[in-house]
Amino acid sequence: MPKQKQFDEYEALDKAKSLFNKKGFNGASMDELVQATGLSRSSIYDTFGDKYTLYIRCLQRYSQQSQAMIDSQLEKMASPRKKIQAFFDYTIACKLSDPDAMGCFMVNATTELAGEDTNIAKISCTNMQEMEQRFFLWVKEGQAMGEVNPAYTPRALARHLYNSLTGIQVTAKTKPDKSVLKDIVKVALSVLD
Amino acid sequence: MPKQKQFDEYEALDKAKSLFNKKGFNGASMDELVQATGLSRSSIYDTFGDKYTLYIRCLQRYSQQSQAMIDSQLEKMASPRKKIQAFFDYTIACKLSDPDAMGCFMVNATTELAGEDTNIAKISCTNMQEMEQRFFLWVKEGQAMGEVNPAYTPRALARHLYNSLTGIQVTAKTKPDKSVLKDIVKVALSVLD
DNA sequence: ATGTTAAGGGAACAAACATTCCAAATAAAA
DNA sequence: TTTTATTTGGAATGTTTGTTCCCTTAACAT
Repeated sequence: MPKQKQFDEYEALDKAKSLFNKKGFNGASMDELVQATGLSRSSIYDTFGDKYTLYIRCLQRYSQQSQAMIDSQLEKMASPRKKIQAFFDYTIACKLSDPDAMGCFMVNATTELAGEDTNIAKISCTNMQEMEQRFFLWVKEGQAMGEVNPAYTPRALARHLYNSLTGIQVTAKTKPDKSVLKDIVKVALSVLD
Repeated sequence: MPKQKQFDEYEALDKAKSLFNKKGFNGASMDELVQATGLSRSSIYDTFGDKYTLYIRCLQRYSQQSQAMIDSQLEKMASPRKKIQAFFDYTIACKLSDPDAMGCFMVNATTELAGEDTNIAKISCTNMQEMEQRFFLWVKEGQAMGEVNPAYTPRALARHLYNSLTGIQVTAKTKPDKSVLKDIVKVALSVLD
């Protein structure tokens, strides 16, 4: 029987993801990916096909991980309004504690490639819809409970929240400053009250 | 006396800027830049130094042009509140009419390079401060005139507006949909009322 | 006209790139 | 232990990359 794989595919994927996140698709070379993952060239090509396929898999993994992280972080929060608040607070805490300022991989992928690559555009769009749906449900619940302002539709509010979140991913890279990000969250979420 | 330049430096800069905007710094090759500008390699290197310097000059030009465009588009607007509204309306109109979905060059540059390159990070930060300052003045004026809600400081509102604008640049690339962008602007600017 | 100076086109370069290939190493089954 | 299947490391490949160099061409001052 064959020799077993000597490495964990998902561990390698996470390391590649980190490099792609930091340098972008075009900015990261296979040499660097070999170094970052600790694998050999042949192992990478055998396991993931080519650079592009590896990138796609990293991006999909990032999307899944992010959403899983959200759920695990917020499941104990009872109130939808508090969930939204906690989510934004958690996001800016992450951005401020990240010394590499890699930014959001999904945002980076979108700005770098979505205009030229249909697959990336599709992943980006799906990710947006999933995030918007989360916000939509929280807002709808919150409005039903009377803790969220009913002046706007859940859809419109969800879109605004998603957009503010996306903005924060870029703004945090431009100026990773606590008071700036806190101001943004405070005002952006004030539409809920 | 020497032969005169046979091309307009700023015209070439605009063409290079467009390519960099579409493909990014790492995604655009010198071959493509030669083709896009219509110049020869030697003319590009003679005039702009190297690829990196050319990119920086494109980015600075983009920043200047954007701000000049804002001023010229909005100078006739009397009310600060209407200026802000018109500015966002103008922005989403631009995004929707752009078939290439190139996105905002400053945002693209920031997400691609600001984490690794100090010069780009500095330009991005300066651009943010300039934009924030515009919003700040409009909000302050608007509050003084009683047409903008005084519940939040001009600084906090300006930061939120800048952040929403940045978000729109990315969201428009993910989903260039009129109703989505209109929802975002409607809710994001509602904090002014 | 003519001399001077720089622009322009394109060939040439070395380095970096993604990818392929092969021989050696290795773990499990026989 | 031997066989078998597969991973693995590194050399090799052909392309693309950014950059330089040279020679021709052309404009201006004299």
